[in-house]
Amino acid sequence: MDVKVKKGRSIQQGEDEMGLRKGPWSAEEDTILVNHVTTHGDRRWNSVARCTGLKRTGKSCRLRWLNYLRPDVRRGNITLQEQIMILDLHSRWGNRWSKIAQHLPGRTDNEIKNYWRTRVIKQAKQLKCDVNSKEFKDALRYVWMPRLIERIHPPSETYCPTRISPSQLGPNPSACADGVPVHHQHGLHGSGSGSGSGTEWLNDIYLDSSGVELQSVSSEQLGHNSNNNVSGLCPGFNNQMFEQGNGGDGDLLEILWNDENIWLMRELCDEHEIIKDSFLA
DNA sequence: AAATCCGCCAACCGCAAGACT
DNA sequence: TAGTCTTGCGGTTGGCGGATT
Repeated sequence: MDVKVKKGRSIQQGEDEMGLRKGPWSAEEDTILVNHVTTHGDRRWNSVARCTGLKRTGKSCRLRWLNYLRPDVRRGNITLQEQIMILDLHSRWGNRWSKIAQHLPGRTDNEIKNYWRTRVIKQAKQLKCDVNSKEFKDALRYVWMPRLIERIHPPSETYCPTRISPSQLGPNPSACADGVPVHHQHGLHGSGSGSGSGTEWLNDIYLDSSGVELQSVSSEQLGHNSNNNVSGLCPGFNNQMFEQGNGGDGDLLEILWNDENIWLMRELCDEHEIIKDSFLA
């Protein structure tokens, strides 16, 4: 049996004034507990503690069994799919860890809680916003989850400009057939000196599998004003700016979304020049 | 090589609700 | 019905160990 005994609250290992042990479980204790639960079942934890002679509380026995010894406990890194599940379920239920854990076979509420605290709250700090704020929830929904989805499904199968409404794209959006994956790349169209000139626009170019351009969306169409910043948004789009601590190409991150659940992730440098645009399915 | 920092995660705690007597 | 016990949940702590300085 793979038993870790090095980690944990070893400073408290020993017995308290009641003769109860605290801190990490030893291999011997684990064996005793497993043997007992296997033959008598995982109920009446105080009686488990008494009958086994373990100098542990019933609570401690229960926790050790549920979080570590249970045969169906799944160990190892949280997968991308599991991360998406956690983010999605947390957006619905909040800190209902045990409820969330029920939808992730083999994962414990403790593990999910730890994941949330170490990864998600850290991310909120990097974005300089409260983990319960609307801004951060939007960032999770419109940035993080799509990024995870992207990592599972390559962009060529993910980006689909047919999800952009006709009113946002201008004429002939139907050039992309429903459900047909298209490739997405970025490029500069037009002319001018770039930053600040207001004459050069960064376009999103959609290509079908043969490389034929299907639809271009200029930054102007998406609401950029002549200073090439983001203050002039197109109607129907909300936006939210974030400062990126790290992890991205740009210093600023802008998320745009509309009521049709169409979103755009945009990375900008300090001068608000666009470094990268991504439509997210 | 030593010191410090920091992420990870096992395990503890307090509280609330349900079960039992 | 009231008191006690048990279970389950969410929040928090703090040591380990790898990374960085």
